Amino acid sequence: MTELTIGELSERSGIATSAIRYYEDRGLVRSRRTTGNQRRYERPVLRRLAFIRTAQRVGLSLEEIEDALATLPSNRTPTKADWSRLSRGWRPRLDAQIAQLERLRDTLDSCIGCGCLSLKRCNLSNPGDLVADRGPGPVFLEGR
Amino acid sequence: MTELTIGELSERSGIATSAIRYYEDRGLVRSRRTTGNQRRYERPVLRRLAFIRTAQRVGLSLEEIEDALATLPSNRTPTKADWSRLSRGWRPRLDAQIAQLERLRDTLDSCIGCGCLSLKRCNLSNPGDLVADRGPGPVFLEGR
DNA sequence: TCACAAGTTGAAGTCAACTTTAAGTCAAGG
DNA sequence: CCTTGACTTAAAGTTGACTTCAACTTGTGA
Repeated sequence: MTELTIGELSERSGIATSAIRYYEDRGLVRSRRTTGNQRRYERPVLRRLAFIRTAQRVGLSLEEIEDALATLPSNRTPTKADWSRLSRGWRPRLDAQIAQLERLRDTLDSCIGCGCLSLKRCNLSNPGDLVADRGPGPVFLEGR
Repeated sequence: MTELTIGELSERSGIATSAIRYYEDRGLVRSRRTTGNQRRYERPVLRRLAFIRTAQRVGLSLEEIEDALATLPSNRTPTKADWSRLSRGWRPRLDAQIAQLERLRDTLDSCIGCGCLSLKRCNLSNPGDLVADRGPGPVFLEGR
């Protein structure tokens, strides 16, 4: 019972077997194979999956997660300090996301009154819609 | 100059012509055609596009935006009050998003110390990882 | 031993929201 | 009139993170 089949790992992590295989194809997790070519996972893989899932919730792509995991020591099982180091970097990212949403909310608050939906019109009472001087991309209510 | 070509509309809204055509295919905006089969847009379409872009930033899908736009009066150009009514509903949604991120951040804060990445282990000092009793889906650090 | 759940593979499908491409047609300034 | 940039279409491609499929092989409880 020290090793887990992909089904057991799936049940314990809440991640579909197809997703686990996909992660393995991408090199995010590893397994050994039985003589019959089935995957067997060591228990630390559970924590690795937890890391992946949580990182995704923070908004990281699998590619970024891959990079982060690559900085873990390869000669030993990662310690709590290792995981802690990695997840510490998420804090500013979360803060930034929150700040951006708050900006949007506040701008919206001041815009809803007039229903104009346009920062420039709102703030400058700009007659005639003179927008889009600055490059491509969304123009209205932009964060920066 | 009272009507806009798709290129002018694109420049003024900051939305690519291909995206505008796509919106039109989906029924989000409308145009009349010249004798030569080119699109011509009335100016209120600009506000409609602003609405779409902003709604997207709030996290609505085009389908939801479609539904919202469908509640606008069809017999007249929407007023500021109309737009105001629609965007008012975004506030709770934004608040919920912000709250969720804040929960994640705070949970993370208390978890980073131990590097365990698992709510259940953290809070209950649960020996052996007894997780995933509850259905499918992500289990770690889940908001609710 | 043998049925059958659980595992294996590569390839193709899915979803959303577009973008790109190809092969044209239209409009406007010189 | 003619060039050239802007426009037209349908269809296919893109991205990320998977899921589904088909056809097959393993592992296990009765």
